[in-house]
Amino acid sequence: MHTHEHQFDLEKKIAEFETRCRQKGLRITPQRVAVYKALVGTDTHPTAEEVHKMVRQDIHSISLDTVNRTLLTLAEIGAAFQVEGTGQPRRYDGGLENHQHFRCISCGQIVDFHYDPYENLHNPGQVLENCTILRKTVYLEGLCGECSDTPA
Amino acid sequence: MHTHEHQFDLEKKIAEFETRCRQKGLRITPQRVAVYKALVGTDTHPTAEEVHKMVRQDIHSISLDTVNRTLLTLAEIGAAFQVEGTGQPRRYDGGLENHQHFRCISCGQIVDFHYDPYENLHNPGQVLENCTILRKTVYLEGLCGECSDTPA
DNA sequence: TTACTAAATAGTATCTACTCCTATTTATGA
DNA sequence: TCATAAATAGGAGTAGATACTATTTAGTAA
Ligand SMILES: [Mn+2]
Ligand SMILES: [Mn+2]
Ligand SMILES: [Zn+2]
Ligand SMILES: [Zn+2]
Repeated sequence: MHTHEHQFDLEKKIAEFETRCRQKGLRITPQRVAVYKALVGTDTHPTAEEVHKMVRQDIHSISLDTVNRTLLTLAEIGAAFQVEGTGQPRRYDGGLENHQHFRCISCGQIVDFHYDPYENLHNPGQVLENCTILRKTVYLEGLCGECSDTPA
Repeated sequence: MHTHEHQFDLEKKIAEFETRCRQKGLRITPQRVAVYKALVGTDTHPTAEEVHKMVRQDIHSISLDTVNRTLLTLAEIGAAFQVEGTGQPRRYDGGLENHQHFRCISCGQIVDFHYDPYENLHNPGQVLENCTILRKTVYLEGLCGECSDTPA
């Protein structure tokens, strides 16, 4: 894929994001857009502090608190989500296409992957009868390539 | 199951735990045993502070730091584990039989369940070729019975 | 354009859940 | 019984998240 197509994708996503904000009655601020842009532009599952660092290149005065608040807001409106199972600090993901995560227990890196059988898992029956299931997550842990090669 | 059978189970588990400690070269201290006992005796997935509260009934002077350290140790030697996806504070689980977790996003409670298809998921193929997969987790989120009835 | 108002932000203070430090105690093996 | 390394208690320190408040600003309507 060429750069100008990437560019187009990004602009499309931002346009959709702004529409979503309007629908939810949220104002479109430069800070909000910049945080969103930083998050969708990476696949590293950054922390709030990492996002802060990125966004500061554009908006020099943005505060860490705003980044934290904004990331929570993105998760609330479904424009992003927190990555499961990483403890502190929280890591965020702006990739909304269906995928799963592998986390290296040695270096902590999170690898995206997609494995079809992990989508559309059946709901368990009786056991959780009264519960409304909103999300099913599969995640894997282990040693990444580099860390397998370099046993501690 | 009757009380004396429960009792027997617990004593058996503690004996196994002590054996495991010896194998790992860990000393068997009253604090360690008490923390383990408290954890295996509940299905509430308690926090360190909750465990601390429980254990204090037996060992009045035990410190929160010791509880935290001990819970980490239990996880390290495989006598317990941290519950995935709950953020802070961490929640611990002493139930080692295969099971999965449902977490209510409203009240935060964690419900144990077991659904056979969630065991023995296949490993994804090429995508994670270089990685050593040590653990596969399925976890569900949604609204528990009580919280479904009481929409905010 | 201008003016208004509620929402959002920056900067800082506070809080929570650990994690580290050190003197003291204790489990274990000789 | 004794020696010694491991573990603990209690408190200090830390990271990350959250709350607070004065100021700024996006959105709307005159
Ligand atoms: Mn991802
Ligand atoms: Mn459990
Ligand atoms: Zn690694
Ligand atoms: Zn609930």
